[in-house]
Amino acid sequence: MKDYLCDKGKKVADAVIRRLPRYYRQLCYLESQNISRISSNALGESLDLKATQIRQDLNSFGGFGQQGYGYPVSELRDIIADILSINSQWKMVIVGAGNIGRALSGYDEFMLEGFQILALFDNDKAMVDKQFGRMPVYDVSTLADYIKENHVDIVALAVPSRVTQSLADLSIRAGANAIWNFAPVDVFCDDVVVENIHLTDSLMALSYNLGQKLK
Amino acid sequence: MKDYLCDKGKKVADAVIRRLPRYYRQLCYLESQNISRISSNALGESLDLKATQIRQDLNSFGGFGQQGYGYPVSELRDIIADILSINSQWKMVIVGAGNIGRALSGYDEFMLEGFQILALFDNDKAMVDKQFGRMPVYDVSTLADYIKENHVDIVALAVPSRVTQSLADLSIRAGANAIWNFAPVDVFCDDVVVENIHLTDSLMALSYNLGQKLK
DNA sequence: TAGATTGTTAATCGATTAACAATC
DNA sequence: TAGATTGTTAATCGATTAACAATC
Repeated sequence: MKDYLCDKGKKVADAVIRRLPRYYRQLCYLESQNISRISSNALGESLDLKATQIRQDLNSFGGFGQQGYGYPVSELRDIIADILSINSQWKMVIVGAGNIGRALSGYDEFMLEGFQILALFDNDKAMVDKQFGRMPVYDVSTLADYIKENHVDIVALAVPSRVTQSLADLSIRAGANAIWNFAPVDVFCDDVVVENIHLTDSLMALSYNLGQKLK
Repeated sequence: MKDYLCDKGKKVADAVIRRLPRYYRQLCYLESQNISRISSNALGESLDLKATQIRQDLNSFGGFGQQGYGYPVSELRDIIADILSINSQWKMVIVGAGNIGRALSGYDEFMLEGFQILALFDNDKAMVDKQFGRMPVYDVSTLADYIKENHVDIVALAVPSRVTQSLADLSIRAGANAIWNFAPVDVFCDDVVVENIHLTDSLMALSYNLGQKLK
């Protein structure tokens, strides 16, 4: 993969990274509408962002636009995909075959974006060896070996809070490089990527804003 | 409900609000361990935050601590719950009885926190009038009337991207005050609370960080 | 060329952190 | 009282926005 931001070397702010998927989505949409170029101004309008922020964001990786013309849609889409590493075919397993785990396993869309879900794991013997869609469910006691043997990159944890940290530790010792956590706890691991989906936190923020609105 | 931040009147920064659920979680945990007081320093250590940030955050709502002593755990927990309005028994419906929608409907934990899920809605006739757990599934054509009649506060949208905006609009016209969106699109609505769970965006940020780590 | 729009520097704004006086 | 820890002001840091020269 080409390395954007070759020379500057400065770490890009998280706030910037969080906006890239939105740019990516909008560029996919524009592409589907056969629009081949877009100005930072027009893009900003559709995303409710300042044009200058978009230019600033993109320029932390390189100059992808052209003065007087704007940005080439398909090209920029590909560049952002590359920056986000979403063409990498990351390998993922899901731990916890409860509601959330099964929902994730059925979420085929992920596969389109370069995420390959290999299997589910659970500690419930009644669940083990079942299939969800094309997805096998294995015993969680075999998780570490599976991660090692299959070079799993990402472990999605959709398990009760009290076992989340220990399963994260186990996964990392087995060689996983990222944890996608769905339990309402903070996971602490060194030198590993941790990304949280905190549904209850999100609902609480919503609740706060609702309270403010109706006050 | 008592009104914290009575006089100052300044809008509290979103970044602060997003930390409150973490404080809340940790305080619940401390309470379960029968710890009755905590200093900003100790709390900061367990959450990997600076003590001064916690004090600053809390002081945007009022002075809940005591010099030389710290903060009373149970009391502070209750205060934060109050600030977040999570004792309000908000009424919620879920639109879309697919993987995500069904997962949410089974997520009882929400109810403990003051969220009452009333029903699911779907446009698939085969789905309508089924039950998931204790949760009925209704035809989506009856959604607007249901929202009106039952004074639904929150509409969780777990439907395909292309119908998300129109269902949000419909829900708001019917009287809903908040949208909890699970589709990978930006929802635009005026004067309404919108909270997004963008699973793919989250995975993309994870992917970016993974790419950086393995580079 | 003239018009449009980028890339980039400088200014502003907001959020985090440090410092310390107040006080339990 | 002495020690601890808050509440709050001031300093720092980082992110957003404005401005404009460069250039397609």
